[in-house]
Amino acid sequence: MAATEFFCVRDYDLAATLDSGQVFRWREQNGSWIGIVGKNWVRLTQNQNGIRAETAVPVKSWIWLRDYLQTEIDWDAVLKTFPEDAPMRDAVATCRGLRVLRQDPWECLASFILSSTKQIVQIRQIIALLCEQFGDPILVPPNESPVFAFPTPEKIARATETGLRACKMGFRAPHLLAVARQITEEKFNLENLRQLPLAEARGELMKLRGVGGKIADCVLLFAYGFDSAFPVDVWIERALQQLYFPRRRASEKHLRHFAATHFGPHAGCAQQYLFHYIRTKLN
DNA sequence: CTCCAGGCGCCTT
DNA sequence: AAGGCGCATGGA
Repeated sequence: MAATEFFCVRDYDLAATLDSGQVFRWREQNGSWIGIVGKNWVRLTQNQNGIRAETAVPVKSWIWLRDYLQTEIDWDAVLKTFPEDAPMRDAVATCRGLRVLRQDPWECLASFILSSTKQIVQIRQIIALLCEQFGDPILVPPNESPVFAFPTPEKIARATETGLRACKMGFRAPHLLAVARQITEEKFNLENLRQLPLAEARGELMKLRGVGGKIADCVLLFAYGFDSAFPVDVWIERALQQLYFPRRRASEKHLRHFAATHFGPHAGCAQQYLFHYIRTKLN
């Protein structure tokens, strides 16, 4: 193995985090998790004291992985900001250690453009096909399965809609293609969003074809670290309705306002707990 | 078979 | 502003 590192961290449930629908490329193998972060093949293994990381090639610095895993965050302090109501308490008690990762904006944006009205298993499938078809091969350790980088915007921009549809993404193909071309032609800059306030960054993302409020919120939360961004999908809408407004029917607009005022400065993290809770534990 | 999925865009009221 | 509908594809 070319390089290993150990991240000492508490309150971290690696399995729940990598399997919670914020990322789509990790697979579990013999108690470890194999995935791709940037251009690196990575194997992660959790024990009592933290997370061991292995790469296929030597690495000079581990900042990229520390940033991705967000191991430096005082997670207990984040949990303390959640509202103390019954649904939130149950969700935290059940999923304690669930974290929010810090992803690459392009991969996150493209992934969630492909996510609309798809089940998570299918999103994984589409992205796997996309990476096989258009991603550069990545060096892996001996005897490990081949893997591919997430395709760059340039690579997608040069594809055809037919080629993308071959990855089973259906009507999402023209959306992904249009966005990749806008980025490649420098008509849209993902890096510029970092310095904008949340509302403005959200507005910018929503100018993109195939990107509405929900997908924008996912990208803001999972890639840019806007912790108050609160994606409302069908699961969360149902959860909020059942858990917080069981008597009366609340409109989507009302639910969004409730979410923005009720869950605090790390509302997006709270959202991830509710999402994982209802999706895995209440069914 | 039907229903629905980490939605969005566009068209009606 | 709010609600309805079509869209590709494939689990359940």
